[in-house]
Amino acid sequence: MLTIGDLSRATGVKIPTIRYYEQMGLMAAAERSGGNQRRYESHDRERLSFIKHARDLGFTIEAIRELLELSAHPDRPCVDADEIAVRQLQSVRNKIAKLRLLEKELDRMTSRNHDDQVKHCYVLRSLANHDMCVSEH
Amino acid sequence: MLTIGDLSRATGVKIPTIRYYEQMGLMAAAERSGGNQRRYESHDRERLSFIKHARDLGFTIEAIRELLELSAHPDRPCVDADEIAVRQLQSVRNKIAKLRLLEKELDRMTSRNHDDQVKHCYVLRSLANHDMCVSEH
DNA sequence: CATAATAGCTATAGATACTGGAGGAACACA
DNA sequence: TGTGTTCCTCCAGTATCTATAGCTATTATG
Ligand SMILES: [Zn+2]
Ligand SMILES: [Zn+2]
Ligand SMILES: [Zn+2]
Ligand SMILES: [Zn+2]
Repeated sequence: MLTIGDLSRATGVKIPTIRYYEQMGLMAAAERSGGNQRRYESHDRERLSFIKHARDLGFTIEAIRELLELSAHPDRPCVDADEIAVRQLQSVRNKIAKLRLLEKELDRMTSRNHDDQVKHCYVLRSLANHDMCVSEH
Repeated sequence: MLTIGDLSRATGVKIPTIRYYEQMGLMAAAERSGGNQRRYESHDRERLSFIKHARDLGFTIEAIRELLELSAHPDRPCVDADEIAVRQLQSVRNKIAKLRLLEKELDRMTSRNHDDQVKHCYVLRSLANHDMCVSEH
């Protein structure tokens, strides 16, 4: 039997976050002690570790809900789970592509000499004028 | 004189967002028509374009507030503005680095044959077990 | 001028995924 | 029994919008 604090230390998920996951239905409502405190078992720890790992990889709560639901049916085909992961990979690649464009512009803006006054500042002039940018973003 | 709709079309910023920026103090409270509708001038359009451009580049509202404040003093040195931009560049590079790690793991997870059942699914097994990952994240 | 269509107003709530605090109760240990 | 740590619920706040409801103003047409 684990307290919520034990579970938190075991998984690295903060206590309010565990309660939040319960509220969101990702974790089942825990059993309670006589004094109304949550008590967990090892399968709860495994489930929460799964959730944390997926969150660390950027899956949304909704995606995780689906992945957990799928995990409950070991004999079904896993195409749905694979598709969710592929979508997540695409979303990550999209974000990287967008951030690369931003990096390029910010690098350009900041790579000039800046021993200057506000009225001549290349950073501020670039922000005021998107035409100075080399890409869409 | 521009209505809020004109300003929205001219800058690509949605109407509720313009009102939100006013509430946040990024845009000055607009003058009003007899019937209490907001009326803008071209300097408002320039200011809002600046805000939009900076938001598109990922600057926070707080950073933009500082940049706008700096812009109001043309004769001061611009080191503060440059520093804000450099910090933003670093933040973007940080995000890219983290996303690359996620991309690597997600690519590994999804690059197997998946003609399979849930109980053998490499995606689900990987999510259940961080030891299968090749990096921290 | 009357009416209709379009556009604007405020106030409030929702999305996303948590995080923190107040005020009080329970638990573990000596 | 006392003490210190942990836990409880409820509520508010973070960041940046976005959307709805219910109402009013402006503009265009006949
Ligand atoms: Zn500068
Ligand atoms: Zn630009
Ligand atoms: Zn699979
Ligand atoms: Zn991992």
